[in-house]
Amino acid sequence: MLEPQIRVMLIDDHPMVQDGLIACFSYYDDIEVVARCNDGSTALAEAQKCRPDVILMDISMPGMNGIEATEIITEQLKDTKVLIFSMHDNAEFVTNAIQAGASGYILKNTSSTEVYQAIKEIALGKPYFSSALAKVLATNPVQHKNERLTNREQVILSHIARGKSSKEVANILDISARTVEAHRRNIKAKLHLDSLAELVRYAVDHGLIDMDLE
Amino acid sequence: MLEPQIRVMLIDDHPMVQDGLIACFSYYDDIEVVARCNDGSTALAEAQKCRPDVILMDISMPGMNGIEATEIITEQLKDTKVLIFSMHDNAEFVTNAIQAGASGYILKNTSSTEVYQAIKEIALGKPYFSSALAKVLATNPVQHKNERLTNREQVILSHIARGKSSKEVANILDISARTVEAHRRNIKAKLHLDSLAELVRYAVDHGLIDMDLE
DNA sequence: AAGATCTTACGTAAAACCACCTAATACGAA
DNA sequence: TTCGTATTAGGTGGTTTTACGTAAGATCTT
Repeated sequence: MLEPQIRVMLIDDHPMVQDGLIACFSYYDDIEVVARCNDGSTALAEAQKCRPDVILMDISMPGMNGIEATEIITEQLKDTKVLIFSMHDNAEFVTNAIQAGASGYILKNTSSTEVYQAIKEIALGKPYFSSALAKVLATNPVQHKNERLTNREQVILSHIARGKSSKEVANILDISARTVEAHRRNIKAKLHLDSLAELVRYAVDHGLIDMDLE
Repeated sequence: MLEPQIRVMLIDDHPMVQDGLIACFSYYDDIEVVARCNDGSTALAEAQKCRPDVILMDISMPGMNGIEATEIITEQLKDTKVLIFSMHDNAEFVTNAIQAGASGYILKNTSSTEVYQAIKEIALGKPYFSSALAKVLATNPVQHKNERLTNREQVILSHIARGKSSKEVANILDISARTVEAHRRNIKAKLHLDSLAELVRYAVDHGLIDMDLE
């Protein structure tokens, strides 16, 4: 039969995952893998060349991550849809992906058939999200705009997550320790986190730490 | 040709990775995949039944992790070799894997052909380690024995990194809060870390917090 | 059997953090 | 201009962590 093929591009830093996807797609006539990439930055150039219909995009990759790459690609290539293919089921990751312009989000521990289904839906211009995400998004409601951290709060949090005490942060930033404590409180309130440990994990998960060397 | 087949078992919680491995192995006559598992605990029973020659084992999985599973399997099945297949290139992970009885350690971002090579070597009773690991192991010297955490310390640390206070951990484990504090001090001394934040980051980096559900 | 390590636990006092509260200044948006 | 938010800062008081100690029983190693 002569179905129009969906031209798919894979961006994932694990060759084995790519191989798995390709093996999965080989069963279907209507999907053609036109490009493979291992990181976000080379993916940009490659996507410009290939103009795929759908990009299967990993998030955590060396160099430019999948969210950033999605942001740029969806801006530049209006006809290319991005389907995030990640192992992270954070509500933040999903909302970030949506804001970056992704058309869908599936988890890596879903079955091959669901990946195929998702690509078909995405290619038709519909959104697609793993059913497993529904629960996460339901219990962990989408973060409101006013719940995002300000620049100052991010700076404070990055120091805290690096192990600095409130007093130390105060010295570094040349402000009062009480101010740092106030920021700390606001950050925890905004993020609905109780403990320092959760703050640190938030900082790690959201890239507030691995900035430079350290 | 009639080469003796290597009976391989896959343990990985990402179906797509498994599919990729199977697709990869389909090119080779001398490898047969006899079992697939998604987590450590069911893998134990399955390995008992199948008695595979080589087990390709992921580390981070829901429930029992790959290191623990390796420890038990290599103890029970003397003829079964375990090849760790992980995305973590920490020196600690590698040394832990070796101590748990693993015969090799390859990274998930290595090529299909290298996975095949590794399995062949392992099946012959030789060790195999990703060349990419050599650099890590060289620059990041192996941690001394007295600097590694005991089981109990790992449990304590995982709770702490999840945001529990010493008192809460004490209640959970049904021990005195003073004991938890003592462990906490010992952990920090062993790892040369000063702050709670650094403890949390250590826990995150070393997979003591199973990201999965929570 | 002897020694090392692990796990358990307590005392005390300083330091840090937390949870309430209030509030001034600045700056951009409605 | 008024309103909201960001950033700054202080008071008070309670909880938690930390840094010193010490030490007994269990378990593993040699």
